[in-house]
Amino acid sequence: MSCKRRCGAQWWHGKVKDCGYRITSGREAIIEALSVTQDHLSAEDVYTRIHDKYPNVGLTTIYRTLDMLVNAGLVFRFDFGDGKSRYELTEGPKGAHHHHHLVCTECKRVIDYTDFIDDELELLRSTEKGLSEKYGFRIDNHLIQFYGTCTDCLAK
Amino acid sequence: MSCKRRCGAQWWHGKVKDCGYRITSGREAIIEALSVTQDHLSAEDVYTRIHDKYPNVGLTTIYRTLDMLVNAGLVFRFDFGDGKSRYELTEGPKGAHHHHHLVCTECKRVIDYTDFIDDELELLRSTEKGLSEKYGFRIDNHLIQFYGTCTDCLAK
DNA sequence: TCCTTAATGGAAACAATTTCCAATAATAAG
DNA sequence: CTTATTATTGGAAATTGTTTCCATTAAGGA
Repeated sequence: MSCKRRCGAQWWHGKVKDCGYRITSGREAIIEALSVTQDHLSAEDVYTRIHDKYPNVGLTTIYRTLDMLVNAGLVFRFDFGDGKSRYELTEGPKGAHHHHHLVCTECKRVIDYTDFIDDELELLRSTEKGLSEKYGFRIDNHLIQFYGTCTDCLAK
Repeated sequence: MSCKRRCGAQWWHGKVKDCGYRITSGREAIIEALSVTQDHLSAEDVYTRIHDKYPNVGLTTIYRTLDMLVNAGLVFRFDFGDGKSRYELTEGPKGAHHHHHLVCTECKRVIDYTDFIDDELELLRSTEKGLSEKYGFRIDNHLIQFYGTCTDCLAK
């Protein structure tokens, strides 16, 4: 039985197919895990979260799939300085929910913020345009993070 | 003979001492390596560059020292997605030379740009203020990177 | 339903970084 | 200057996130 039969069509199937990738139940599971959380999951986090329901999806597949999803533009990879990559969907079933990050350098806690995002995005757009013209880059993405110490760590 | 005698006082000695760290010739060498280049050095790059002149500085010391310098605020650690950390002085002997990065996701080439930096910094300052008030963070730093494909990789 | 080929899991390899520990050297104290 | 204290050190070994290998499985077009 094909995976499509089993799972039903999903919002992301088109994008994955357009890039020439197949739809599999492992990929289903991984995207599902990313879409039901606000957390910033590492590859191993994903593994842990799907392992009960999909015990036959190995860690290797998770790494491979996350790479693939980053390539396909469905997932963004972040580095918050704790030695492992963290992944987030670039958009959910309901569309984009754009945010940037505030990272505590003590406890590595990450806060997603959307405040001021409109001003930021506007500036980014114009900067992007200027940069791509000047340097001949095709710009697909940006990263903004603020680093500091969170309330809890300041209290210590 | 103390290191200070051997090396003479340097612009960064105060900061390092204020944090309770000692001045050693290894640290001298590492900061020297970072300050004479525009490149984004990895720990191993630093090792390679100082090894002729300081054959007795080991890779372990480099990792430790870079960590220490990041803590002391003299060095910033970057991740450009090639699997190793890269380091830059936050300021040189002549003071800050603030820039942001344009990263090619194909070849991992990194361009430092300073265009539009004033507008960016102004927006960042006000965002920083807003965020630190709202979330109770003390913000010490920020990161802005643009990702895309460079001219050379586009040509292929 | 069959066929081609992408996708898979698990073990092993890999690479960046960290840990351990005895030896060394920077600085404070005398 | 000399001595005592203690941070720093190099190198080997351990660790850990990630990738590679390869024989097996399964997706999806025909």
